[in-house]
Amino acid sequence: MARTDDRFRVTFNAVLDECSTLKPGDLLASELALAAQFDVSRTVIRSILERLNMIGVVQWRGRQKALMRMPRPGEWLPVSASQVSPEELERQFLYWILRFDVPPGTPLNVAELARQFRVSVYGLQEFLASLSRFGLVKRRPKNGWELVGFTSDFAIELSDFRMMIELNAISQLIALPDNHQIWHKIEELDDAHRALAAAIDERFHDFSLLDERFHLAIGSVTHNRFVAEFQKVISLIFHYHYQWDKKDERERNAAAIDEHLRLIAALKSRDEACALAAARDHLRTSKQTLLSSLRINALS
Amino acid sequence: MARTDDRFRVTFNAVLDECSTLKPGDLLASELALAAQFDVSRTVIRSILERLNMIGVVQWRGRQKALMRMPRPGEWLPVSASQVSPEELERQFLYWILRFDVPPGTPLNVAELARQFRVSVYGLQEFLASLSRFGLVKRRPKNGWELVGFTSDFAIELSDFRMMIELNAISQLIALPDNHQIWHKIEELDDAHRALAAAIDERFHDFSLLDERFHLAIGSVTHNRFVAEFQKVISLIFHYHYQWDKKDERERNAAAIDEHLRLIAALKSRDEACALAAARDHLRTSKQTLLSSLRINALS
DNA sequence: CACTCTGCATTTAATTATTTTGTACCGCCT
DNA sequence: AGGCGGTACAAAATAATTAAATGCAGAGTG
Repeated sequence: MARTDDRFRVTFNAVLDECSTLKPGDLLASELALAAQFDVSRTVIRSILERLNMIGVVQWRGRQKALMRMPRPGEWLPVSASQVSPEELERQFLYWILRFDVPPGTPLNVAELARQFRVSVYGLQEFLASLSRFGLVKRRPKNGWELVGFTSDFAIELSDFRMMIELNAISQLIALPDNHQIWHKIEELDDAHRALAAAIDERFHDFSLLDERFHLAIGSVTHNRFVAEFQKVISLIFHYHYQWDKKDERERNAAAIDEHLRLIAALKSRDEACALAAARDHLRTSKQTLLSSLRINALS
Repeated sequence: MARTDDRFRVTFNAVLDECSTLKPGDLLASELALAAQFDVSRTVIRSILERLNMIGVVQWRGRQKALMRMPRPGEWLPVSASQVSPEELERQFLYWILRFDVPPGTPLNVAELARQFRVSVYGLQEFLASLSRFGLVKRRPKNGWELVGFTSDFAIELSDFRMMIELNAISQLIALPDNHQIWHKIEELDDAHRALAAAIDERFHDFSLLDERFHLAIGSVTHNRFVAEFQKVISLIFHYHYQWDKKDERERNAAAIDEHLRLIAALKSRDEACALAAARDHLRTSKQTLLSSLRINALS
């Protein structure tokens, strides 16, 4: 079999559902109308009608499509497992690299990874090709793919790039008018940080998520597709590292909260120089954390 | 046939060349040695030896590989046309979009484009997937690709991103020690700009290339893979637009040279604030040029 | 006796062939 | 005349196929 007939099966079931709402003798809509309703091509609708005609649910005579009887429970077709979305694949792949600490230079076995991630070889290749723009993987001269991976060089360059993007975002943020919704978000984040700081001993694990929210909020003001694309990857990487690096986690997170609060205060007072300095300090800490967690992982 | 035997053919010819330098009776090196010499796997070497044995150039008995006679001219195998490199593909693709002013939203016919660019459908898909990270193309929900293209939004965001990268590079550049090679490059560029400015009436076409060299030199100090990746695309886009937008070309280029010289002077005097201001002005002009050329193209 | 080379087998990956899906065009019925 | 259905062709995605790479064991050689 070449292509899967997943599309056919899903739509067939949907049409059966539709038939269940009618009563025998009712006429079905035109091919075109059905195609539009279920968002498939007429070809699919026609094969469905053919099948319905064959099993006797519908009598199909030219443009006459009459429902003969209600569909029986066993007539719905089994549908294979749902597809994995590109975002899900990205998440899984980064998770795999980071979690199992796949060393740089590892040759990537496309067929095996495709099985592992439950995607087609084709889909994985496409994904790898897109990742290659970030320099995370590269095509080998003759065959296959190779993981460039989280070398410390990569981490340094990523952090530097992040700093550039984020300082820029902060400069833009400061210039926004007082009635912009970002100030409301920042108030919320301010409260959330204070709440977490107050309960740091019990809830220090929750910081990872708050950190992601905070940086995402700052990044959201730029409205730049290139920035957005990078921030997705960057936040994933930093987020995962925060989660796994358990060394001094409570102290690290407490310190990071203070850094965030300092930045928030500077933002609220519209003091650009002070905000940039605070952000620079925080991102520098963040970079060091990432680097040291790489070193720890490399040794273990 | 599934895979092409291009690799086999190229190596076979290389081995024939090698044989031509020997004389009948000489023994060939071991499979492993040959494989290493021609940088292919032993499998390929073994099929080559098999063929050489068959046509009687070599007598192959176990590990005894004796040259029986010199190869005849007709025995070299024809090799199919050379492959297109990814860089070449990128250049061709952007050229195609920009040159023919392909409108945003155009569905991309993969089969046809692959023919046009002389690459396999597969290779083109891979390339499109990598471009999708830049938001220049996107995958359609069900089938195929769509060109997002150079909308003015895209141009604005690209210019903004470029400004961010380049201002950052300039800040870093200023901080470099006097013995860094960049200062030598800048001296050269300074001279080149003055020479061009002196002969602007005849040579204003040459500016496009000089502009690319200039921005590349500035970008080169960052040593950041993400920056490098973007600069490749950015410089291609701006470069092509400079080439095609013929409106007021002489005046535009003359003005741009002045802007460059102002920036160069600021760099040489290590005046960061002044350099950043000059760069900001220049990049703003550049953005306007890009935008207006889009508008002109859209109308024509 | 150790080391290298070869033969065989397994694994991997690129391309083609095949099947499914999408779309346009043409003719027919209402 | 206008919309609907039939047919035909194009394109996209996967499975199959085949080339190339690699691993391993045993033979041969210095």
